[in-house]
Amino acid sequence: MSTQSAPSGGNNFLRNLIREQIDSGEHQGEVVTRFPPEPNGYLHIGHAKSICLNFGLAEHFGGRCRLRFDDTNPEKENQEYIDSIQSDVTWLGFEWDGPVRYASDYFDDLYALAQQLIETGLAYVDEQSSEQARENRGDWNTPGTDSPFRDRPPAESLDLLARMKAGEFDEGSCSLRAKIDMRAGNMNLRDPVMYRIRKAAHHQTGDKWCIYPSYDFAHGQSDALEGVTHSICTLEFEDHRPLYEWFVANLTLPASPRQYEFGRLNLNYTVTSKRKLKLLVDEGHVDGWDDPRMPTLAGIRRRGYTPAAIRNFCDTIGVSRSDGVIDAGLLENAVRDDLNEHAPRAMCVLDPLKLVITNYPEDGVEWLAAPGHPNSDAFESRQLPFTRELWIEAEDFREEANKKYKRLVLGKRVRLRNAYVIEAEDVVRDEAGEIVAVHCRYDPDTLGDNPADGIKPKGVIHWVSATHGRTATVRLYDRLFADENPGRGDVGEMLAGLNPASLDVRENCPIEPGLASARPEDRFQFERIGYFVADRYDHGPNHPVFNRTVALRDTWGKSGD
RNA sequence: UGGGGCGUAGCCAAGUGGUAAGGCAUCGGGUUUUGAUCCCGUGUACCGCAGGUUCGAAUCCUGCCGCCCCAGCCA
Repeated sequence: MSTQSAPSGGNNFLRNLIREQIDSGEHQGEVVTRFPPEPNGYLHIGHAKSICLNFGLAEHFGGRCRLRFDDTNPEKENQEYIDSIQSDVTWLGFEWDGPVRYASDYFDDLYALAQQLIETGLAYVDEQSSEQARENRGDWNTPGTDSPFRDRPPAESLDLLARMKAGEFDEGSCSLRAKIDMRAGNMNLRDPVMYRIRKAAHHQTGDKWCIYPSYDFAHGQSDALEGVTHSICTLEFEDHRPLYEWFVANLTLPASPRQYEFGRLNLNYTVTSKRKLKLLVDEGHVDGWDDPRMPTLAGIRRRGYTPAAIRNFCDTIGVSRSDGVIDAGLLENAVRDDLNEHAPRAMCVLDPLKLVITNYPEDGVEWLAAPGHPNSDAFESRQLPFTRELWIEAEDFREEANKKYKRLVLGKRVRLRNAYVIEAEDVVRDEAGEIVAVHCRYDPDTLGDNPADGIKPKGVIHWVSATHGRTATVRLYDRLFADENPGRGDVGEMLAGLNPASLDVRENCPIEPGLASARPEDRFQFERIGYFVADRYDHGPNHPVFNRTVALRDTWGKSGD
């Protein structure tokens, strides 16, 4: 794992605002934030932005950031998600303050707060069905109408709530609602539901409850009970803020947290909707939540991305209240930057073509030293076996080519990376006329030197010994979606946008021998190809498996040849 | 047609009355045993539009346009 820490980053509206608050003594200068995922899916790259923001703000101002599961909907949540979320946050390099928390830790407190609100005449048990309630809520152009149960005596609501809790009523038969304003322009204020009946076991509280608090009632109060000062969420919760504030104002609470919103991350060529990601998994379009093509943190990790790259990425894109779409290339750039600096170099051939050095002894072997990194001597150098027969990349040879082609051409010279200069002299074909080998001669005086005639070969190609190399399975991943905006429409549109070439598995790719001893999650740059990671699960010494994280930047490929 | 937001170069994004940061992308050039990296250079941004206030406005006011979110007993 990279040890590079994310840069401190630039300013954003939240940093400025908190700075001002600290100057004016608000919250006694304290900054307490929280990352509040619902454990109903795996974390994705969008969550990384929120994580970096919440933990980053706390870190920047010497505050604290907690991890709190927003677990108020047991039917969609489970332990697997809880485990994965904790592991992802930890992997990103953040440490939450104190124990892992759950909104369900406060179910007793929340229940008492609900009773308090009933007693002050600000909440009531509504016996309308959800359908009736929906009809009476009205719409944007029609004010809602009060529930017939709206003005029932507190004692009656108190009793009914107790019986809801005791399991006396069916799901959907009644709910506890805050008494605010059925004619409010903001729909969230039209007597929002605080408790609904769900006869489902909860992953944390088991069968203790059959009524569960809604997000709006649970979230802000959990913040208050925990002493959170800055409750940061995404823009779509903006019109929940008046409700958030209404609860804080009308309840007796130990603190007055405030909500702030920022624009969620949108990345092109991908989807960041938990529902859609879950569908990709459930329908088998990918091999699980941690498929290296998934934008989940687990997937991105398996793809070979580093925590530092993700943190740098989040830092680069900034935080604001406008909703934009970030180019996926920026994320790719972030890993390239990190891996270029931290990944040792190695050689691997994806599409092997035999190269025979006719003037090299039949069983000759030389172990050539090659640097681990071209721009840093902090990397251990490696030994490469050089032999008469080598594998080179099929696309690195042409019988003839124009001047722009800088690789091996018949009658021309090229440098073998970390080794000698060779000149191609002949080609061997099979019955079908396909080239099966290239014959060449090498210049023994060119190890670390230019040819005696002073003419430097224009190109350099990579290679692996055909007799001493090992082989590996190499998985070439590309973007999961070919469609730039696969999340725009319905599920059908999303599936239509899948990239059919998102995975290209190459078996038996020659690799330099040292690569076989890589450990899972070791990262490398396969020179001239891209960055690769030994698969976290499938890689082993007897069966090396590498995943392509991202290809090298290729300015030549763009302009063609 | 209700409520809430957002609009600064191709993409992000600073900037809150004094005359437009930065990053990425792009396009040039240099170095290079990775067509990588690295280095240097490269942008006339009608600051959404139209008015107004002011000596002076991206920043204040008015009107308009465009885009996003909200009618779950989901979060």
